[in-house]
Amino acid sequence: MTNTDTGSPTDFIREIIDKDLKDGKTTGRVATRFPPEPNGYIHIGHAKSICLNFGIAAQYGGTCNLRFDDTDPSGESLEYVESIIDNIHWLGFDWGDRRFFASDYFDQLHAFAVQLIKAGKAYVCDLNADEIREYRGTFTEPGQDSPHRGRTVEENLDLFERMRAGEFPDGSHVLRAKIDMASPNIVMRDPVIYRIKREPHYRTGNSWVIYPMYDFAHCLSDAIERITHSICTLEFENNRPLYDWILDQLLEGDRPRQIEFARLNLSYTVLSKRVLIELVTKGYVAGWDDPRMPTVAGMRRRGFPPGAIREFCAQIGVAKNDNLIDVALLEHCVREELNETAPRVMGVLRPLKVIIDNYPEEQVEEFECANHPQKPEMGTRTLPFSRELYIERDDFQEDPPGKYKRLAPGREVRLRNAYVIKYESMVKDEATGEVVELHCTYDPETRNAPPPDGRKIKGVIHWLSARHSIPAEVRLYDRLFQVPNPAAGEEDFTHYLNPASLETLTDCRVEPALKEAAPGSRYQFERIGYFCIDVKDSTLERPVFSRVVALRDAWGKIAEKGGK
RNA sequence: UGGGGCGUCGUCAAGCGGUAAGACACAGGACUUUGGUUCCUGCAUUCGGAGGUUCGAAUCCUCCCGCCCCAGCCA
Repeated sequence: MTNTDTGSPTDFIREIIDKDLKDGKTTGRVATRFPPEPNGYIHIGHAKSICLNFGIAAQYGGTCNLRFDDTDPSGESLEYVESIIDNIHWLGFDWGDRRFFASDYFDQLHAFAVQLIKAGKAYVCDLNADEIREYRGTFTEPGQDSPHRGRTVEENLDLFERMRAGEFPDGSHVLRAKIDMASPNIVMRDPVIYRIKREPHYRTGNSWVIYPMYDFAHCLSDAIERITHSICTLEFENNRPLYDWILDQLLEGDRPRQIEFARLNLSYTVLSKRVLIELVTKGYVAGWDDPRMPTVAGMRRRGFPPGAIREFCAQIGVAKNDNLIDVALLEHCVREELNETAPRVMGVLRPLKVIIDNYPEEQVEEFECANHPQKPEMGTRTLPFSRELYIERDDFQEDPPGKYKRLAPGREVRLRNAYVIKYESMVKDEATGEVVELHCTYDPETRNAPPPDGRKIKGVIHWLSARHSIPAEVRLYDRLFQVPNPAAGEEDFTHYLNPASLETLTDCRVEPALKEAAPGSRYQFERIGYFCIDVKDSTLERPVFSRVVALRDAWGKIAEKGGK
């Protein structure tokens, strides 16, 4: 079902919002936020959340803030902040001037903590981390009250102030919410809300030695920004009672409501931040924007159009079921957009020289080729044709299997946009037995026309004039992991790394016009796939292409079945 | 194990008491100067299981089974 006003899908989250609006719960506003922690690059899983949060805001004429949840200085940095901003913009979303940092709220958050202490709802605890764990109990046994739970408000105020002033070493004291050590929900067993951490913060430097915990900072940041609907992933469901509890103690009136949805899982893809960081820092990939990475930066460099990612996020829907989306759907969305927008060009990955014996030595003809077979408005270009050509190596088979339509001994094939040629002979390398050159003849009457005698030519292959084509490098990117959604936690993820995730071809040839093409441009190499000119490594002399995604290939399936 | 969630086609996902949408994938076929695109066709007599309520149940009730999350001074 779709909402015809906006074209946006409806889902259980929108049902909740509709009901809130109807009940007058949010003063008629809808305000969401996307709250990344700047400790890594965002990936396709974040894209789902981004599309959801910004999409809902847009659909309801509301707002979506970008807020950096930077309450733990370790691992956070400005580089990550900048990359996140850049990548969300690239995805096509904008937050106007509503870019916030939880670290900008440190003063307010501190004041809220003091308020909580004054209300007798928080206390300073001297237990160390191990002791706190022991006192917390287990799933089946209730926890024990901390010996410091009964401190007076004055005592707590004093101690908390001294925590802030840096009188105590890291780990020696924490501020805890006084809730219920016997709660069946472990999150509610007097959760830590402030800890001492002497680590410079990338924004606040050394001005703080105490930092609020997520549970304390997040709900209050939402409230400060007057968020109406705080959408997060399922693992925070247990934290919702705490989210509400904190706001209940400190605020009156309208409050943000937390709604949880299932995070994205993608087959053959690891979205664990821990693993992604490791891939980068240990050099398994070239960086966060390595085209094999599931990061937005990686997909961008690979050549995925932002619209395809948005479309993917729309297609997968939003629900609470654990899911494992087939990457084929992502690839489908990429192909769908690129099929519409990518100009067709000739590109030969593994060149095989073909000599047209009956074509005059010095002659050059120009063929006008459509840039898109179904879209004349995309125009045409001219392509030079001469006696010596390159074709794709596997467009010729010495001993072709059944159903093979392309060139083989005794056969004819059409050169796309040009002539029909006929096999005459082959030249082999004496040492290796490899075919190194083909001799063919062309039929002059077939220039952009069917053979006058009515014979049917089934095979159509692409080609390049040897002397006019330019060299190029092509990188065939494949899946980084070879097992569907490997459990990234326990085992070493390197067990799942696909050694063939990158194949670099250095002897490729492409059309001369591609020399002037802009980095980032995407093309379809006919019969092969979609390719993008690499933004980083291309030079004027030698463009580098990354394969965005292969074309659907029926021949692959036929061949697999034995071809008959 | 206590608590919190979730179970509808291979994968997602609609459905909200009136007789199982759609997408991807897959399988056929048509067309094709890309084995691409496009176009047709097929693909859950059944909704984790068993009972019950009802004229009627994926939708309501009961019990059972399975999967995920929580015992960081991470988010």
